[in-house]
Amino acid sequence: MTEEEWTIPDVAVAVDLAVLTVRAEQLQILLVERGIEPFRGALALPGGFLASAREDIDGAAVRELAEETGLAAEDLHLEQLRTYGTPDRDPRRRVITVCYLAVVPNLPVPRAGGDADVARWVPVAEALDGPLAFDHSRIISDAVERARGKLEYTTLATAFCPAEFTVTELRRVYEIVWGEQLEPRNFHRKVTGADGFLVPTGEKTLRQGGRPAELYRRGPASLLHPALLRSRASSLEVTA
Amino acid sequence: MTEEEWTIPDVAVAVDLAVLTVRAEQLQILLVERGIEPFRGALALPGGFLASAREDIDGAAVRELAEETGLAAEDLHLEQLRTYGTPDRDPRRRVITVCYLAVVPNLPVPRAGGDADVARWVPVAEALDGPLAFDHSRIISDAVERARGKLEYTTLATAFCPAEFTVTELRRVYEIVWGEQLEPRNFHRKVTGADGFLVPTGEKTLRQGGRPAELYRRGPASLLHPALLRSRASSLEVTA
DNA sequence: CGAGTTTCCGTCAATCTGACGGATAGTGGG
DNA sequence: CCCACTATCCGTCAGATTGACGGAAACTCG
Repeated sequence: MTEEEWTIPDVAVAVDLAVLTVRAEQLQILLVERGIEPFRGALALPGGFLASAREDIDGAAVRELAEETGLAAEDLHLEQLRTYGTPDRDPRRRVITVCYLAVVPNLPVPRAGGDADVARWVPVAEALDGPLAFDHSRIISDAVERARGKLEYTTLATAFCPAEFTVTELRRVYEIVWGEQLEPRNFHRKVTGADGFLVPTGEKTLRQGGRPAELYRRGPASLLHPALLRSRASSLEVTA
Repeated sequence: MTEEEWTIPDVAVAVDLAVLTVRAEQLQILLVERGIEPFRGALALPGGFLASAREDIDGAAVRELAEETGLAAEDLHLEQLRTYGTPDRDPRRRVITVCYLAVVPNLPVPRAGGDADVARWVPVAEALDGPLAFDHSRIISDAVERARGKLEYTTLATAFCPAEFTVTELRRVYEIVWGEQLEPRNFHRKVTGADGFLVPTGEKTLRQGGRPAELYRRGPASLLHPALLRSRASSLEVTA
C-alpha cells in the first residue's frame, strides 16, 4: 500500500440493456449491430457511456431504453442486472458496464429512436449461438436466468404481457421463458388463486374459435404467494 | 446527441463490501469508522477504490475482503450485490460503487489486515438505526434482503456456519436472519431431506447436556430443492 | 439411577399438487 | 338450426407436502 504517487484510476462507465420480450412464440432480445470498432459488425446489447459525469446510472438506463425502443420507463419492468468489469473487455481503455434487465410486452415496438444503429429483435437461442461483442453472450445468459428465476416468485411475467391479457397468454409466457410445458388447468387455478397477481376486468376476448377467455390486468402484488415453481429439471438445466 | 466536444466521462470506481455473519445470536455486519472526510467518524462499509486501472472488479472485492478480514475467498460466499451510482454520493468527484455481499461463519475472525481503520462487527439492527456514511444504510438493507431471500432457495445458509455444524445451528441461522421462529422437528425433516444440502459426517457433538447432535458438512448443491419458504408475513415485512 | 436437556423419529389432519373428466361458450359448416 | 370443433374454465381425486405435536433416544449432572 504505497500512498505516494497513487491516484484513483479513471474508468469509463457504460450502461447496457438486456431487453427481453416474447414475440412469435419465442423469447427474444433487443440487439444492435455495432457500427464501430471494436467488434464492428457484431451483434451487441444496446447501450452506451454515461452522457455526462453527472448523469445518474439508473437515469442513463432509462435514457438508453427510450433511445433504442422509444419506450418510456413507466409501464415496463427495468431493474439492474449486474456490473461487468473484467479489465480486458475493451482494448481502448478501462471500461466497466452496468447492465440492466428490461422486460417489455410484444406489441408496442415503434423503435424509432433516431439512432443510426437500428436495434432489432433476435431470438435468444439464436443470439447465444452466434458471436456477440465483448462478453455480451454471458450477460444475456445472466439476464435470461434472472428472468426465469423471477417468474417463480414475482409477478414479472405480467411485464411480458400487454395491459390486458388472458390466462392462456400468461401461461405461454411462462412456457416460452422456461422452455417447459405447463398443465393449463392447474396453471389457471394457481394464477387466479395467487393474491394480487391478476385483476379480472370483466371483459372477454371475442377472438378465435373457442370459448372467449376472460381478460385480466396486472394486480398490485409484486411478490407471488404462493410461488409458481418450475420443475426440478428445468431449474438445473442452467447450471449445467 | 452532439458528437462534437463530447468525451467519455471519467468516473472513480469503488468496491464496497457488505460482510454478514451471525454472532452472539444476532445478524451482524462488518463496518469501519471512516478516518477521512467526507463522513469522517461515521460508520461505513469497508471498501475502497480500484487499486489500478487494470484491477478486476471481482478481484478488488476479494482483495478488500482479505485486507479487512484476513479471510481468503475460498471457503466463503462472495457475490456481487448491486452497483450504486447516484451522482451526488461524493462531493469530491463522480463515484460509483460496486457493492458485494459476503457471508462468513462466526469463528475465524483474525481481522488483522494491517489497515489503520479497524473493522468491527455491528449488529445490523443497530447499524440501520445509527447514521451511516453515504447511502450505506440503503446498501445494508439491500444486502440483508438479498441474504434473506437466498436462504429460501439456495444453500447460502451453510456459509454462515463453520465447516461442520449441527442442524440446530443451521436452524438458528435461519431464525436469526429471518427474524422468525421455526419448528425444530419440521425444519430437521426438511433440511435433511433436501438433495445435496447436507452431508452427514458420522461424527457427533459431545457438548452440553442433551443428546449429542449429528454433525453435517455443506453438500454439493447450491440450489435448494425443495425450497425452504419463510412465512408470508416475514417476506412482506421488507417491502413495508 | 433418576431428573433434566437436547436431538431426532413418527403420526395425523389439513393443505397443496399433478393429472384428468367434462361442462361451458364461442366459431364455422352443412 | 343443428352439429362438429375449439378453447376456456370448473370439479374431482389420489398422492405428496406441510404444520403441529407426542414421544423415544442419548447424553450430562447430581
